[in-house]
Amino acid sequence: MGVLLRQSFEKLPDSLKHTIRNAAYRVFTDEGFSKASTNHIITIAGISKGGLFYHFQSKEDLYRYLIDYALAFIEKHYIGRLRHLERTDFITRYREVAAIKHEAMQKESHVFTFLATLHLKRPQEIPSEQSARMHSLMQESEDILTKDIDTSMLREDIQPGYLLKYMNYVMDGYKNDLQKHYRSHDFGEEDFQKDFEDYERFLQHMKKLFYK
Amino acid sequence: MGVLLRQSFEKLPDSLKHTIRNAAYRVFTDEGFSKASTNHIITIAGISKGGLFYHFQSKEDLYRYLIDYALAFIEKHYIGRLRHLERTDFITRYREVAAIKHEAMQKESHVFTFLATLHLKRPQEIPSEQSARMHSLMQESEDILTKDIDTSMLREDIQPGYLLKYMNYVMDGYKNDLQKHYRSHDFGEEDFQKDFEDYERFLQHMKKLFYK
DNA sequence: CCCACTTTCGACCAGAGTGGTCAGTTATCA
DNA sequence: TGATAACTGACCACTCTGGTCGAAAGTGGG
Repeated sequence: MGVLLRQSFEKLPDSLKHTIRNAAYRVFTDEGFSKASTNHIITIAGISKGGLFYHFQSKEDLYRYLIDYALAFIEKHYIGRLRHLERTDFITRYREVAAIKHEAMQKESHVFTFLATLHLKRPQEIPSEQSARMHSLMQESEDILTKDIDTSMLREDIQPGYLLKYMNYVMDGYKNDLQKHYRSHDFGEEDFQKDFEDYERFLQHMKKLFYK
Repeated sequence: MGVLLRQSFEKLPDSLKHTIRNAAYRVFTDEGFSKASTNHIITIAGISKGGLFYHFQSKEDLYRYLIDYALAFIEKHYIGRLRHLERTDFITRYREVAAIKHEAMQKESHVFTFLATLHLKRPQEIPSEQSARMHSLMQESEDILTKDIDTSMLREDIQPGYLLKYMNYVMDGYKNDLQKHYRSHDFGEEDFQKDFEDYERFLQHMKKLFYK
């Protein structure tokens, strides 16, 4: 038995697999492993109790599958693509990374939130083999913003290592504010133009602050 | 009845009230209102089931009390003190705010994490009267870093409003990195010297980047 | 059309855990 | 000492849990 069950799951149509995974990701993300309810998952996914346990032998088996899938997905559609980026300046790099992440999140946004909360969990809730793999991927995704960056146009009165850190802080802060804004404010079409202008001005500011 | 019960709670020794509140804060913060277990709370607090319900008429009554207490505490020991700050430059202001927050968190750190998670919750879990009060306090605490700031020494090629935002991003980023560092790394005595030097250098960098 | 096989369903189970009660014990202090 | 306040934990009815299983429905080859 065991893994054999998951083979039946793999045979499902992609859209159904997607639905079930997303339901499970949502519940596990919100409640954590132990408090997450399989009943809750199946109602969100719109399948039956028996259906779920036909494909997965237990709640834990499902959980492990989700971690595996998330890591594989991130590896393939996010981290893997980051490895091929060419040497460039920080702002361009940040923008490229954001674009790749955006693309990946279009496909499976729940994977990212799931891994993000998993990353903060006490280790008890994460099988140890997967934990190591996860942390190394997380590490790699952080390094991408400091490694192989062209620093030749940065101002020279502060060491480039610090400058990159500070730029990263500012861009993250800007990004977070933007997300907060989008979450609260239901945006109309005409806002895009304004947002785009904002962003252009922001990049000009960054150059004034950090470039020669 | 009702509020009368809370009077018996107020008569308890401060240390016991503190213990009970902290236990409850922890559980409600981790699990949210509906999934939080009173059994869990009493085991952490080290009191009996009957004891809890002698002082609070229900789980919801306890929850409302905690929100009230948190808001009153923040009002008195944090926001209230921020109102008396004198006009100064951003870096000094940020440092003053951090110091006041630090003092308040020494007294009741769980209050801050509780309110922070409460702030992100869907409104269903927050009684509406308290919700408004909470959001206005949160707003006020954000405003303190932009209002009545002396901007005369800022560089002049970027409008001060933007500069303040960017400085805020950088300082928050620095603070977060520091917290992450302290959480992972068990620090010895001699690290303090190094950390202090780091911080001084960081402030120099801030002045180079944002001041004239 | 049948048949063998895979997939799906949901009623059902024993057990755990829930918020809350209350008769009884202990602490307090006049 | 006695009256009252403070506290205890066994107990309650109830909900929800992860998981099972016999039956029904789908599927595709012959």
